[in-house]
Amino acid sequence: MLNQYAKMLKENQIKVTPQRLEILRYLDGHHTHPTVEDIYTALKTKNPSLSKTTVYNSLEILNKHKLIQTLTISGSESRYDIREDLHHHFLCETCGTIIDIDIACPNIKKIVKGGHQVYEVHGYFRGICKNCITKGRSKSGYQNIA
Amino acid sequence: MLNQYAKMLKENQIKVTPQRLEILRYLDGHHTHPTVEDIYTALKTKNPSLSKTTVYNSLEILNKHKLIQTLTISGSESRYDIREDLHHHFLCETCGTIIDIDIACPNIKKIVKGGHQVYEVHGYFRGICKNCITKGRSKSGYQNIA
DNA sequence: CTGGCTGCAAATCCTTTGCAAAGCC
DNA sequence: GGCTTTGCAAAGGATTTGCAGCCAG
Repeated sequence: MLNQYAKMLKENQIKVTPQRLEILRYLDGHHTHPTVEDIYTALKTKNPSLSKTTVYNSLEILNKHKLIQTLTISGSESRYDIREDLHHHFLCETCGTIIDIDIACPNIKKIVKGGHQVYEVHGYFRGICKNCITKGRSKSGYQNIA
Repeated sequence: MLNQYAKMLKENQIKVTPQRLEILRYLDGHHTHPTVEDIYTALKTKNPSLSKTTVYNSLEILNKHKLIQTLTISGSESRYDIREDLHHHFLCETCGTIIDIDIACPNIKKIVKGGHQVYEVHGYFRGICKNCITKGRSKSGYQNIA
């Protein structure tokens, strides 16, 4: 019997390889929007011969088939997220954490004017997360100077 | 009398320099989501001694003061947008153009659950723009294989 | 004078590419 | 066998850093 990850791959006509399975498993187990480095380092332990190129390749093909989502929210590194159900992202400007936001955006696609065909809607929010508010941390950067 | 760009800078306690003024003026005159390269090349003509470092520095400080918005929508280069009124962005997957989308998102901030404090809402849409639909161009990538 | 700004060059960091070896149908 | 994937090394490209000179207050 196929495990769920192999099934995901087969359904998308992506060849099943141990590396791809491990990456999917990792993303499914770590909803922390990891970077390539995070994934690479973590899986390198189990499989020392793993190459970063393979991580890039795998993420690219998974992304193209929309099994995962690529985030370029903050900083220079891309971050990745398995696509269970579509959701949005909140970046805390204080602690840098990216938090999943579940909001139904009914009919938002129809609201986009101009006759464009919308395939994907991604809401991107910035602010201060609950945790940092509680701890009384303030926002970094220049925003408070004014 | 101060020109509008000098005024914007002063109001944010950013020192007024010719380079910063030119960058603001450029962004205000070119709502095409230019890259650093675009800005640098354009302004280099007028001011041959301009350095790309200065463009980076200026954009960073303008961004921190929220006078401009940094977009990381597509590809590896950042793109920049002056903040007149807040709007959203649509990336055409066929021609790569980034199109401004004006949508009022009433109460969206309140919809974000979990007690986070939301400062910014940025909608990010992907699809095929009207122009490409008309011309019958199709989307690139693997998305159509499945 | 003093601190910040500029601009050149070098360094750094993320990502992509080239290619040979290995694996699978 | 032929085609895809892997993984190493090198290349590429965007951004950052170090630092000397410059400018404004």
